[in-house]
Amino acid sequence: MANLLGVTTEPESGVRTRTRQAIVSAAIAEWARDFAAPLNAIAERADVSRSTLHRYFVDRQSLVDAALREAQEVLDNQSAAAVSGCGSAREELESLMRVLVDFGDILIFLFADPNRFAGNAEWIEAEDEMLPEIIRRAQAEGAVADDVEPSWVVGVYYSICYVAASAIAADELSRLRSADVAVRTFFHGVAASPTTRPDTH
Amino acid sequence: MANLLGVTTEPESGVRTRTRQAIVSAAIAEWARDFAAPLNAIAERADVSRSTLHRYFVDRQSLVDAALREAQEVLDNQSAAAVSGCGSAREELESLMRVLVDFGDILIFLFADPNRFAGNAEWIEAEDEMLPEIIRRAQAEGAVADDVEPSWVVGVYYSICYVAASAIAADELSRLRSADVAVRTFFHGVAASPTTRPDTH
DNA sequence: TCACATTGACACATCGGTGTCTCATTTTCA
DNA sequence: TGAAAATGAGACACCGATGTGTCAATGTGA
Repeated sequence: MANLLGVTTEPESGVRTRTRQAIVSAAIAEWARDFAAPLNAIAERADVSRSTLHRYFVDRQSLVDAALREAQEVLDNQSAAAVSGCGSAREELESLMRVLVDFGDILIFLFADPNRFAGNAEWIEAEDEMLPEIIRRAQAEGAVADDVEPSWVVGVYYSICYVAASAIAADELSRLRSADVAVRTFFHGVAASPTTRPDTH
Repeated sequence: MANLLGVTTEPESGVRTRTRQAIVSAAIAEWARDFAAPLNAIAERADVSRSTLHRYFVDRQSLVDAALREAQEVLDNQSAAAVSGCGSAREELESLMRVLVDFGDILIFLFADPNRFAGNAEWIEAEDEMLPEIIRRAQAEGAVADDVEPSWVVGVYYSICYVAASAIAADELSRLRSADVAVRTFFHGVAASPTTRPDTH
């Protein structure tokens, strides 16, 4: 792990990297269900002993930080990819929502409890920066009502993603159907359409 | 507390009743914020010692049960009152939503975590019975789209109430504004209205 | 094959929350 | 005012989760 100069390197593969990744993934999945889950449960899910877990993460907090960083990175990358190549803010909102619904575990882990990561240095408001910006553009485009507070729109946006992810996790709706109905509900609510809406382009 | 026959009575007022009520209310409020909050925090919020709390509730579970029962009872009563006297399912949904938003603490306590009370004997699906029934009628009326799964509508309904209650708790929106925008969003989403909607009766 | 890295299985101390108990003090009410 | 009820303060044992350490077994790569 350290060369002759004592500089630690970061190999992309290798035993340690794989083990570490397994633990972080297990933490996200387990804590998405129940943030109070003990390290025991995470070690079990990652198929390692609690000893090994403690070798990689000295204490619970450092694993929380790592999981938070990982979850944000995955979501950031996926979000950026989803948004790129869209022709309008309306399209960006839809594309982004489909990604968020698809990564439900991470979404739930990150946003289930608003003050779960309050005061955590790792916490980045990257998405909370990007989303309001898209929404403002969508309002300028006329795709989103401009007489509604952006903070409200953000809340509803995440909330609907959350419900959709939960519906998938509970096997109530398929992934595709869940994403479709989520997008529809976000823009048009649950009211019956007075006419066939042709604006789904 | 017990008459000559040894039959325990349930006084509407009295020291014990007041103390008990204070503890249960504190539990709902505290656990709405964080369900892992220790009994310590509840006792403090209720302005009693932990000794007293344990005199009223032998263990944590019995306090959880009492809080759950109380929360459901309040919400049931308020919901029934809200729904009565409505002319249509559409009105019932709106009236009920305004109540739920207004009792945000209780709503959050009850529905923040889907499996918080899983397996609890006290848990009643009273609301989960009433709401789908109203929604089915709303679909029959044409006020809610009938090509959307009722389970999805229920999820979105609670979710939007939850966001509205959170917005109030975070001082982002006023109680009135929050309820208004919640109702609007539930039925029509966040898209700009193509025409002025006259269907708010 | 051999040296080293990695791991699992324990043992152990620690810590915070829980539940029980006692006793002195305060409050309530007849 | 006086007895009973209610409370607060604290001591105590208990338990599960956490964090540290050791040691033997297994895996890995030169």
